[in-house]
Amino acid sequence: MALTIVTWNVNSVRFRLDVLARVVERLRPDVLCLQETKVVDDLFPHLATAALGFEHRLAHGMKGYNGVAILSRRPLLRTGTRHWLDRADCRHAYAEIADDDGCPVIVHNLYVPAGGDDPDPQRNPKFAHKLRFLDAMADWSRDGAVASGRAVLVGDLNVAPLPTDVWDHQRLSRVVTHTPAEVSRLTGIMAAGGWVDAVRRMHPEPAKVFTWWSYRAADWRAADKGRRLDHIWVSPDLVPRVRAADVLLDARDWAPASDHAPVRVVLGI
DNA sequence: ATGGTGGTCCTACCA
Repeated sequence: MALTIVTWNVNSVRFRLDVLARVVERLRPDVLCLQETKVVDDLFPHLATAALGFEHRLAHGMKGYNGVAILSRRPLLRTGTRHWLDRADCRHAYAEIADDDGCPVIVHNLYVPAGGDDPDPQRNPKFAHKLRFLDAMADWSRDGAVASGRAVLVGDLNVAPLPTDVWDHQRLSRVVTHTPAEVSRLTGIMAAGGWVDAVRRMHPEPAKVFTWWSYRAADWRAADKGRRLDHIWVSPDLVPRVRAADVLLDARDWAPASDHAPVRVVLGI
């Protein structure tokens, strides 16, 4: 069977329901992981997303900020959420997705803190918190159970690790999302768990791959000052199962547009 | 060196 997994920073799920429907129509995800849903669980649009075919849903949100959700056509066998660094932020939900053979795939959906503008952890507590968050993710990932078996980690990780993940490696190396402190931590998380970057597996360097373009550009496509902040990683067992990966660039134009484009991976399991 | 846009919810805060 094929399992299609999509991750998208939706930037308010209630505000963008029509665009969400178009994304689903184009990408046909079995599992759709959202970040920045910006809604408490009681007000999550369960009816609207069920009508798109997602009978099984896990929402983990808060008022106005953050929030993640996992929407699935297949049953969610075991689900969970977790808070990081003793904060009430809603940045992590996970679920086991049922397959046809009794070998579920566990999907972790994460939203890493953006970290503010100043890349100095002494001056900027948001950046210090982001670095601590990434350190905590490495500790978590080092636990061998995390990336064992069939595991997928997706989300807005707010780090563009490779030189060709940004429009200008030199200039962005002093800009939050591409600083050496963040890049070394992200690669540390991957190494700690054995995670493999499924998108780069299919589109290796030096191809440029971006998933985010600022709202502030007059013409995002012409300027193309993008960054790859949204990721899909797989455990070693799933590496030979990665069939395809792509970014739905068109969605960056679908009004009202999110500043992030959806990312998709197709697994043959 | 600066300001540029967008979502949430009422005044700034966050991205």
